[in-house]
Amino acid sequence: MPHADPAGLIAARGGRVTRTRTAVLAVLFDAGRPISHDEVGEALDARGVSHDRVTLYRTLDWLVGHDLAHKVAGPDRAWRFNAAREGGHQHAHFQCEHCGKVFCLESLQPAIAATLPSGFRLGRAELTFHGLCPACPGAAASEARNPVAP
Amino acid sequence: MPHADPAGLIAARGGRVTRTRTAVLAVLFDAGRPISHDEVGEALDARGVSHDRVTLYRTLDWLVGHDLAHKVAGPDRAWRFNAAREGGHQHAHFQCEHCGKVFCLESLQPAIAATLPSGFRLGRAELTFHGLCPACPGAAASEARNPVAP
DNA sequence: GCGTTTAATGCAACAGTGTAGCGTTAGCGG
DNA sequence: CCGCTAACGCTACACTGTTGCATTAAACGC
Ligand SMILES: [Mn+2]
Ligand SMILES: [Mn+2]
Ligand SMILES: [Zn+2]
Ligand SMILES: [Zn+2]
Repeated sequence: MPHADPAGLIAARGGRVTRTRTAVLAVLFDAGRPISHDEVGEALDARGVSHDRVTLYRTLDWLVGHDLAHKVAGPDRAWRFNAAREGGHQHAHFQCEHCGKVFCLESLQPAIAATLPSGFRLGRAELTFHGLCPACPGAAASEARNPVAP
Repeated sequence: MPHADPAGLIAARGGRVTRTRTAVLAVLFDAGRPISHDEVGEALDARGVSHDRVTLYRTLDWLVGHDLAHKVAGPDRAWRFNAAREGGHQHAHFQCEHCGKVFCLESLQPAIAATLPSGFRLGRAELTFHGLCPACPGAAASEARNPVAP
């Protein structure tokens, strides 16, 4: 989504259009995949934008709270943030065991058939694949398809 | 699994049978669900066993590394540890959004049909349900069944 | 443009989780 | 019982994220 308008989106949610906020959202749009707080900071450096740690955390939280971004857990217990797409956040994710990158599998439409034990009330399901991403080397090349046991 | 023999299992893996190690494994067996490092520490207190933080971390790692326990991510980016059952660790998990407890859904046999995009090599799939556990109160009572969109 | 309001920022201090080094203790094999 | 060394316990540290509070600056009405 290269031509999104960060400032406009932020203003539309009633937030103040600040340099950090627009820059962070622009970074998320450009990243194309969920990136960590730290990666956002580096991208801000490259754009010559200040990046106080706390402000950055708060900015990312604000974006998530206003549906402009979503966050997904990474393999190293650090959140990854991604610019929100239309239609919520209904897709699986992939975590690379080698480089730690996280990818949204938006094209993937997995079918999960399951019935929870009695008493458990379902909010949402989260499906995460672990393995090696296209950019990483590695021996086991199981590009296997269904079915997959969790 | 109330009658497992921690000491025997530890010895069988070639590890030294220490007080901490056997106590930790016994705690995991008794817990019945994946518990955090901190919860293990509390349980050790109740049994009058020392629980140096670092030793506890290393003990848990050792148990995981020798297939006597497995760890699963919690909602608060702290690992939860569970005594390992036979047949690896092929099941989904449930995270309660209210109390933070994690449950293994061993009885659940979800079928996931999916084909990863080209270049991604699959290691394993991880299916996690989020919602409210039987012990927690809450409004939304969707004990819904399949299909579920992640 | 110029004040006023207050959302957002920047800084310091802190909490929680997990790791690295290293000297000491104790499990186990002889 | 002895000796070897795995495991322990302690200190110090890294990383992720939060809280409090004084300061700055975005928005708005004039
Ligand atoms: Mn996503
Ligand atoms: Mn499990
Ligand atoms: Zn990779
Ligand atoms: Zn609960």
